[in-house]
Amino acid sequence: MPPVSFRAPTGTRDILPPESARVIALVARFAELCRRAGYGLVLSPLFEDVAVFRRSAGEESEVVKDEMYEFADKGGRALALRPEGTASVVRAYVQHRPPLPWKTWYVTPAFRYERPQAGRYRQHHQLGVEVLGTEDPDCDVEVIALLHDFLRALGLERLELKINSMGDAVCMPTYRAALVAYLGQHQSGLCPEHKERWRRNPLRVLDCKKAGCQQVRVGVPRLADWLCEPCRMHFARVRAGLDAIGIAWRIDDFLVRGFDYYTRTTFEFAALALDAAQNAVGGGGRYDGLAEQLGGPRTAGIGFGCGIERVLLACDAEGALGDLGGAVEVFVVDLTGGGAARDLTHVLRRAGIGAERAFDARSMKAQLKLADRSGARLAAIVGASELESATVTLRDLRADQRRQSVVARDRLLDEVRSWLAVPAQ
RNA sequence: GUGGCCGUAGCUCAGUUGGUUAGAGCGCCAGGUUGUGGCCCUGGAGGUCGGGGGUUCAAGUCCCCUCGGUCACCCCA
Repeated sequence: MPPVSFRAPTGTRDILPPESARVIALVARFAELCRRAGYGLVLSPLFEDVAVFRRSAGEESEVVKDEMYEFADKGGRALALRPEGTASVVRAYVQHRPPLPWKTWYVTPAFRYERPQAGRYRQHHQLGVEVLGTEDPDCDVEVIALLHDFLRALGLERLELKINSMGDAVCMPTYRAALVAYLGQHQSGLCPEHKERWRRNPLRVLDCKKAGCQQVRVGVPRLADWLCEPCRMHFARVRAGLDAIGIAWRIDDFLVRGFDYYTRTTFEFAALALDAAQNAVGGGGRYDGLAEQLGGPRTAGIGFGCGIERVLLACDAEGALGDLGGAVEVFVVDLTGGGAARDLTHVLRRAGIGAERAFDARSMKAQLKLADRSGARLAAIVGASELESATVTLRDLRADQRRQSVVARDRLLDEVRSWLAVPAQ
């Protein structure tokens, strides 16, 4: 075979050590926050009947129109890789009908066929929560707070929370009609793309950045003025709740998120430290009609998705989530062929102490070099004399001056523990 | 899908108006120290110059195509 060099497909990437350790740390923190708040993990298939995503995100959404990884399996079923997390969880809710409220979290890859750029991948990773079965505004507050506290717990500080309300099945259609009427009067001013599209997807015009649409937007009807009384009350209680627990927010009238299922509360956290175009690290909202759309009973719901890659970029920009300290405690240096390293690393690891070694019977110099780079605090050296006298030379690799002593091999665990108890000097 | 910029060693990059055998730093391996890492010194391994075609006596260098990367539009995490 000729030498063909393969690469990860366009828009995907490998996450290798040590970066992967940050992913573990981040997911672990999220899991802990979810546990504290009473959320349980949902693992669902990475692919679904393509209709699950079509019906939830909406036929007119960009994601469904031309970003889905669709395929037919050998049985001819029309499937798609998940482009976002919510649809699968709601489908699982409809299928299993758990007791309400159902508070869940997930971590998953998500796939969208887009042109990659800074902070945007064809496969990226999201963690998030979904709560089914309550429209209590305190639940909106709880969900937003969970995302907020998660980002803060990682050390991110330069965050902005944008919120909005999309109304419900009563007031949204009324607003939409008013918006269409307005856009109809001003269609000549719209940007070229929205001149075509404004009738089918009028809300998109609201967050269009092109000059034409921006100008048309100046006198546009505002959703806030069209909310029905229950929606206005709901939104007011969400804001009051955020105030009560000290989470700052800013209303963004034009926060129109990309999936059609949103009702009432929508929100998004922007990482201000990111100067890249893609600075939304997490966002979500309420979707009180979605379960019904997927064939279930009418059930309120709310959730968010949070992009792991973007959160990591934001952490880099703010110098957060560094120094994860994944190093082992002891590096066993074996000059007798490797048997002692095999035995001692096993003893140490069984006792809960991280232990590394070199393979292939390298020279002492090479082994100590590896020991140094491994970040281990101690080297445990076994040469011919130690082997003969059943001892080990323990050496402090962090001490500026050479500090080492010979200890009995059967006292190794005690000695290692007492050395580790004293900080390096 | 559209546009800008960029492809030379594992990584970051030099490489003159086209001109012998393509270099450096870092990293890796070995030695200097026959049992002591970090600092230093010496040596070594490692390259289809992204790929293909063309111009030329001669192409890493010029032209065309293509693939890939990157950033932006769009959209979103």
